[in-house]
This record gives sequence, structure tokens and C-alpha cells, in this order.
Amino acid sequence: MAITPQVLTPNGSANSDCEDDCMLSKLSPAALQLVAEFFKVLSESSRLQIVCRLRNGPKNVSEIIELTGLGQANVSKHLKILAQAGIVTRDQQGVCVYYQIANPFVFDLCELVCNSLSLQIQQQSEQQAALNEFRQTLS
Amino acid sequence: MAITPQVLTPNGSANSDCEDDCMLSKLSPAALQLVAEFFKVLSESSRLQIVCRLRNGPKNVSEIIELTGLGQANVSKHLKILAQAGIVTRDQQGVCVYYQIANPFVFDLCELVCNSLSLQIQQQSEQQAALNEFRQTLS
DNA sequence: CGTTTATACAACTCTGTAGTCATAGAGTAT
DNA sequence: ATACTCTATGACTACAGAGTTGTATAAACG
Repeated sequence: MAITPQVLTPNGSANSDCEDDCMLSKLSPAALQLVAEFFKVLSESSRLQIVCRLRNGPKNVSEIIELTGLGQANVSKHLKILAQAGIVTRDQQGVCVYYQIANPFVFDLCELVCNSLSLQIQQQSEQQAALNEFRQTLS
Repeated sequence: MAITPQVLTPNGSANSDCEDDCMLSKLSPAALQLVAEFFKVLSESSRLQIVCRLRNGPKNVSEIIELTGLGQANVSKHLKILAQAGIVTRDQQGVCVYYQIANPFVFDLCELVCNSLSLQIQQQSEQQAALNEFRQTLS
């Protein structure tokens, strides 16, 4: 079956909880599922590692195997999943198959998450420092 | 063990493949794992649905159960996972526990993915339209 | 105190998938 | 043709996690 563009547009169903005009709060369950599946593709460190290795340009499978240290069959499967998600594109040149990032916005996603995690961890360490300081006042 | 901020900063290890100055290509495997785990939290449509329901402000567990139609124990587990990831915060008021979005940047993430998916699907439908057109020229 | 309501948690089942091994197949060189 | 390299795929194991059921905890209220 073909996925139609309508899936991702606001649905007209009765939804009394939607008071704002944002896109997300009106997403249909099917669209939510699509978004979830996209995140799932990026939720494995092996795939994330492959994506990062393609940061500087196209690489063939053998190069990716060498760079990541992953098994050949494993890399091939991950690349298939990344290609199906539209994250990488496939380009066969003779006996080698070159993969490259299809849309660099995945790096924006990762950077956003990195920044958030950095902030979180920084706040945690500040809290711990405060705790240590407090502990010293007790001894 | 405490997670230190250094995990997410570029590591100084010898990495001859890194030619640019971007953050991602220098991430340590541990940091990559953290990013992957964050994406994994957002990779379930039930959790994504909960996040969307909190778009308009804090809600208690009963409200979330009613809005989502999920089971109570299930919602409780998902909320725990979301809270551990720092995506929502917990606020107990009497008998009720109110959850709210900790950092609205998750909506930016979702919007980015939505836009990408929309573009993809649009391109697919255009390709299909071209195919249909071509098919008509044959008949 | 006992009851009701709201939330959390443990144990369990079941599905999905990461990784490995063996194998198939396509392209290339000898 | 044959052999070799590069990539894809099917079978299999092992494990993680989603959802359910039942129970535990804690607050409000009579």
C-alpha cells in the first residue's frame, strides 16, 4: 500500500483536548507511529555510529565495517534499515556499494539531543557538588 | 555511579577519520549510547502519545490514562521512563501526581522528524503520480 | 479505624530485533 | 571457466521491552 501525505497532516476527527494550533497535538495515531519508528531507527548505538561515520561523505560497506568494527552481516542489515527509513541513500559502483546521508537534518536531531543531555548532566553534577559542599559542613 | 559531563564532550583519542570540527563525529561510544537511549525513549508511540498529551500543560496520571486509553500500570511505567530520561517532571499534589514536559525541545525534535517524513511521503506520491502518468501513455 | 481513590511496582507473557553463522549472488580479475 | 572480493539474505539464538494482572503503598475522608 502507498502511504499518502494526508497521514501527517492534522486529522479532522473530534478531539476536544486540542486547544492550540500545533501540529503534534493533532497527529493521528498512524502518524505518531511513523514518528516513533523513525526515532527507533536512531535508537541503536550501532546505527548511530554508522551515521556518524558517514558525516564526512559517502563510504562503502567495507569501509564502514572497518571504521565501526561491526560484523559484515550486521552492518549490511543496519544499512538496509537506515536506507528504508530514508536516512541514507544507496549507490552501487561496480562491486562496491556506497552509502551516504540522505538528509543532514539527522545531525541537527543528534545535536539537539546532545545539548539537552549535556545540560542535564551539568545540572546533575552541580547538584552533586552542592551535596558534597553540604556534607563538608557536617564534618 | 555518577555520569560526568565529560562523557558528551569530544574525546581526545586518536581518530584519524575525523577531519571536521563537528561534535558528533568525535563522540565516544558511551556518549553515542546515551543519545541512542534518548531516542529509544521517544521510539514508542504510547510514550509519544503521552508527550503530545502534555503539550498544553501538566496533567495527572488519571487524566493521561483517560486521554490515551492506555492501562494504568502501563501509563505509570511509561511515565517513569520519560521522567528518568528527563523528558517530563513529576509533581505530587496530594493524592494526584502531575507530570509535565521538562524541556519543550522534544517538540522541536518531533517537528523536525514530521517535516522530514512529510517531505519523503510527498516525494513518494509525486513519483507515483509520474508512474501513473507514464502508465497512461502506454494504454 | 476502615474505606476509597490514586499511583507505583513485581511477575509474567509475548513480540520484536540485534548479532552471528552460513550461504547466495553479483562483479572483477587471472 | 575459475577463483576471488564485496554485499545481501535466511536461519538461528539471546535478550530487551511493551502490555497485562495482581498487589502494595499512600493520602483523603467518613
